[in-house]
Amino acid sequence: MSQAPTGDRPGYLLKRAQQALNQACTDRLRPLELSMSQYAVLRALDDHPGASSAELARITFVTRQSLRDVLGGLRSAELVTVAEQASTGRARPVALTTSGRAKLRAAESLVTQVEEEMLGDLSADQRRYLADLLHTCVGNLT
Amino acid sequence: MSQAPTGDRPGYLLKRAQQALNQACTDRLRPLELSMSQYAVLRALDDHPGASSAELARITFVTRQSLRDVLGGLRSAELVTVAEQASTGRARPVALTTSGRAKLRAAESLVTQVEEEMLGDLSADQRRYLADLLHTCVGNLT
DNA sequence: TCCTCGATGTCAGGATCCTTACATCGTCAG
DNA sequence: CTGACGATGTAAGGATCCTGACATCGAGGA
Repeated sequence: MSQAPTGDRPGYLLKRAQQALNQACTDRLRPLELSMSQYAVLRALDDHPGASSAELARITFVTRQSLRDVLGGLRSAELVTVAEQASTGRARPVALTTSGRAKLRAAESLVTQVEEEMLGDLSADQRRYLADLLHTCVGNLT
Repeated sequence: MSQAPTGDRPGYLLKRAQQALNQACTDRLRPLELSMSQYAVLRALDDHPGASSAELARITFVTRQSLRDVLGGLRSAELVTVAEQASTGRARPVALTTSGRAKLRAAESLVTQVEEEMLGDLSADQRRYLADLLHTCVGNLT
């Protein structure tokens, strides 16, 4: 039973595609002084206003500790604020600032462009199919 | 022009799928005390025997500096050796040790299992199509 | 010959992610 | 009421990745 060539294995292709997309997005976001990690948190925050640090961590699929690292940079850059008082328990709501929202809009535009480049001339059916396949893969692993 | 829901955007799905696969593999490799980064280097080395550090970096799509970090761990674990003398220029060939090859075989088996889980009951046609789509995406970004 | 240039190795520093560990707060069973 | 438990925040340390910078080596042109 021979192994498929490394370059054809699903894990390799998946990693490669994600890496290429991430690299392209990182390059485009560099002028904004925004990393992909930071962008992910801003977007999660826009989708879930007032979420706590732990909630944002779950949403972005990282640990609370990792999220804390990124949140530090976002706070320094004045893109988000963290409430002093906990709303319930120890959870303190995080909020986008005005400049955070502006930065997110600018970043969204660039990232969407890159995604469009990646999909290229794929038809709507092909795009949907790709999304379905990826969704199935995620489902099979969780 | 409204934006697609975050969870349906291609970048999100791609990142999510890669993250899920990586997480699953990381968990399976933990008993072997091998990280996915280390596994990637071992496999690259198996595909390209005697490659230099810089070559391995290109193959695995990371910088020389990143590869150096990983190589340190592999050397400590006696899974690879680096020639003392440069073969040509400053390039020193890296080689798998016997235990490195054994570790790689064990890891390959586990990773292949996870990949199979991920693909689940996808047909051969669907798998090929997924691979083609991902390959197209990579091509569109490079 | 000499010198520039590309490739390689290396170091320093920073960003992001993880594991492990601990303290605090609310809730809920006993 | 009280103590266990889950969720949250925080801290320390390590692994992996990056950028920027520098030294060295081989090759090829002035």
